[in-house]
Amino acid sequence: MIKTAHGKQRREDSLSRERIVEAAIAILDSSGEGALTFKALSQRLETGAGAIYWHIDSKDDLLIAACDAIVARTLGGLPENAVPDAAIRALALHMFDAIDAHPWVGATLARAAGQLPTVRILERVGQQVRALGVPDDVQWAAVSALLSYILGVSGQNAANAQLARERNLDRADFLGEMSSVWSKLDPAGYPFTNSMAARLPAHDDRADFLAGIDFILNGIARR
Amino acid sequence: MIKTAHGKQRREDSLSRERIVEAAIAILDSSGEGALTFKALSQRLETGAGAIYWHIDSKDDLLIAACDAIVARTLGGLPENAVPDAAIRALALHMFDAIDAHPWVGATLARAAGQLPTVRILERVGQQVRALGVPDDVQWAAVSALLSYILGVSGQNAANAQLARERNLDRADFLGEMSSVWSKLDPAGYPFTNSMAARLPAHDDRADFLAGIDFILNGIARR
DNA sequence: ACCTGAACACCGTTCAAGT
DNA sequence: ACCTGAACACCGTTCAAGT
Repeated sequence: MIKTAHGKQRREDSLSRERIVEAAIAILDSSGEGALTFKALSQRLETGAGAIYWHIDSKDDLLIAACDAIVARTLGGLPENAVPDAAIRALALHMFDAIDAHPWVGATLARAAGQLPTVRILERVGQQVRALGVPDDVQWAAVSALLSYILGVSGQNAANAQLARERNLDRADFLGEMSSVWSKLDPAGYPFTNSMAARLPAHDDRADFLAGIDFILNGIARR
Repeated sequence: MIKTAHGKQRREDSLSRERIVEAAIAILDSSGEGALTFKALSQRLETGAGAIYWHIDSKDDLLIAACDAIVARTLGGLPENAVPDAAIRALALHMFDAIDAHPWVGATLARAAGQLPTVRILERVGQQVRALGVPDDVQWAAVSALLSYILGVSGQNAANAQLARERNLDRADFLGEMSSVWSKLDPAGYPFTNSMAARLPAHDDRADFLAGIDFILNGIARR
């Protein structure tokens, strides 16, 4: 499986793009985005920083590769032949859960426009939108609306998780703090935000996310 | 207007949070996110790096303040009393255009969950959704769907602009390159992306964005 | 072909010292 | 209260030199 360009078998523990990506994922998952440095990476891989550059182009390249690995796995774990409507919902929920488990994926995805991981999602959504019978001339609009929504929620969740991590708060404490900030906003200028503050800590991100998917699917159907 | 804590008038050209934010916006607009450093900032303001820290907490603080200034201006320029439906579309388009003009705003917004600039948008959207007559129990879902979508598109546009800038390409060249990458993907694995490649360079981001808003608005109405 | 690790050119942030 | 600028503790990336 692991071969050099001239076909020789490598030492079991030699460096490879995959091993680097796996190590990066491990660091990102356990310690967050800020912890992924070439120092931490080369220590974990017991090598020099320069060695890593033989296999990857840059830190951005690595981040996108790590993100892509998670996205590929997530999409791979999807049930194959469902009704298109259900398939889109399942895809969206799988992505939501993956980003919940790996917040850095959300952050990376939100700024990886047109790159491999987003193309994977685009493709899946596109196939299902076609299966839905959406005519040619609105397919792109339908697909990009769904994709933008999914990536938007990804980014927001990642930002929340990142902020919570920085302040060493769990989700409940973090939403509690945000709720208290919102409730202190001037009610004249922020009536809506103000009135929503109390509901913030109890709300179900996942259910809200799915509700948004349903709005879009309904909107596409109604077109 | 500009006073010290003990009420004395400051020199006209003395430092202030606003002057720093304006300088940051100027740098971000003319040279992009990567160009905003404390070195560039203190050179432009003819001061030391440390002086800036008297007025701002951190680079993140500054970035969010700069973003908020643009968002506040953008929302301020909105026509006041339109039909809720039209008001939401106008708000969305104004935001789209602002992010198109200041791509760094898109990037900052996408990771500023719950912070002042996103709350401003949340509030505006919330007020219009209420005016739309959406019942209490779905207001939050409706508002957060619209907000997530707007922020998602923001992030994607910012990412595109950033990538194009890095490679010194204009929009047309950039989309052309992306289109050619997409068209070279394996047609067996990526039939949808493949077939959309040709349409990519000619498509209208702004129209697609608005189509997405309409899907969501239709979906909310149909609920 | 692949790896080493020192060197380079940066960063954001802090802080003793000034006014 | 506000500003200075040197110092600190990092970064990602490169590259001559090794195997």
